[in-house]
Amino acid sequence: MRYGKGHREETRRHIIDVAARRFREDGVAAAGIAGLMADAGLTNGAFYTHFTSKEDLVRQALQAVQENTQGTTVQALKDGAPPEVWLRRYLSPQHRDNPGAGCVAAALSAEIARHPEETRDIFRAGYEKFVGLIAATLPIGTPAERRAKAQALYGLMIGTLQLARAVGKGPESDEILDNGVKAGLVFISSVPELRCVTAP
Amino acid sequence: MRYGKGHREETRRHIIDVAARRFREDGVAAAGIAGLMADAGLTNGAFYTHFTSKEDLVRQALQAVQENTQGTTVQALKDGAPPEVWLRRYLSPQHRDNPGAGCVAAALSAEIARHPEETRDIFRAGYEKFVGLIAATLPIGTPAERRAKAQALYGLMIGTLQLARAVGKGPESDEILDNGVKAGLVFISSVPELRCVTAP
DNA sequence: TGTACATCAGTGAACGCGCGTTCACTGATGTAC
DNA sequence: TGTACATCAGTGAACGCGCGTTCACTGATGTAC
Repeated sequence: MRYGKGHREETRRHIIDVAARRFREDGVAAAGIAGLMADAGLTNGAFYTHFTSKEDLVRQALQAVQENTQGTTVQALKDGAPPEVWLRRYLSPQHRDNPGAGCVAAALSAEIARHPEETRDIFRAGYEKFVGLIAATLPIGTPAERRAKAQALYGLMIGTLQLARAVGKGPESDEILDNGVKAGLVFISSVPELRCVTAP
Repeated sequence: MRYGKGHREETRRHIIDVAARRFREDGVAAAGIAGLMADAGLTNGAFYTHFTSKEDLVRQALQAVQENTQGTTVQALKDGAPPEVWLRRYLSPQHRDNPGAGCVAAALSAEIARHPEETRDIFRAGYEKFVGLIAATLPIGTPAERRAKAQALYGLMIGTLQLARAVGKGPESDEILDNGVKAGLVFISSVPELRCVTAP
């Protein structure tokens, strides 16, 4: 059958959407092409009319997720919301329980670290973008200090979310998220010069 | 052939050692049984005289890693070393570049979150143990405050190490590690009550 | 002390299965005449 | 206006491969007599 103008591009985007979700839910390695295509309402053969390889899809999916402002955390950062808001959104039970629509770094950073450099380059670009967004909303410090703080905050965020996910739903997991938020807020408003020497 | 007393147990431990390293280096899914057994100097058939399934090995390997005091960070924590020491060791280029001998949470937490509950239970026990060790070396705060701080610190540690690994070797990666250490030290010596309201 | 048998960790081929990838084919629509 | 052909997104079977798992077999040593 012949399809209307723009149909091809629409299909490509749909496959990428499905893949971006499944990759984050199940991991890249565990999400097979036949399964992804079936989820997208197509058969496996059509895959290679849109992508040159699975790794090509991984890269396009990474890029798409990082370009979109889909995440509520990113939305809050762009709106200039205070740290309480975007930290809470990021370290929320909703985010923990819906990795498929969540942060790609929290879901896939360990796996991406084992992918080829070209793939990691795309991840790095997204990392820089997010760190920049965080740095821009920090209340105190020089640009360099804010950037350094933002890097550490991002680490705190993805690590805390992962621990909460690995521990699973429940009071302890919620506690991990809460403590992450509190720690982030304390750290954001801290002034390095005030730091006292470690106790005896 | 017939083997000496204790040989069987020695072989089992050797397979677990090999698996614990390969799982952390390549991920659980990417480390196949035939490959693991070859690395251990055996053939695939012998695997099932030691383990009931791959998941059984995953659990035994997790447990073994978490019981051992092999890691230099854990050693420092047990020796009561100050935060500067064990934070630096954890967030070091050496740890970043040798995931096979490093923290299992930093290497596998996202993957373990997708494993059966019985496997996650073992991970959780290791998590509790490590949080307890961190809490015990914190200089200030009530036990509850120290535990909360330790949870957030652990999140900061694994998240930062993962970001440094995903970004790859290089100045930017080293910067991420450094900022993680600094953030950890600032947070450790922070007193929540001192926290000022977020700036205008 | 010498022989026959039991033990059992390890071997290596085979099982069905799903993976990423290839390719000859389909068929509805657009275009040419 | 009607017919013949070109286009091309999508189909579905097939490829070799490695996966986790099973199993009949091996063979050096321990034990029984």
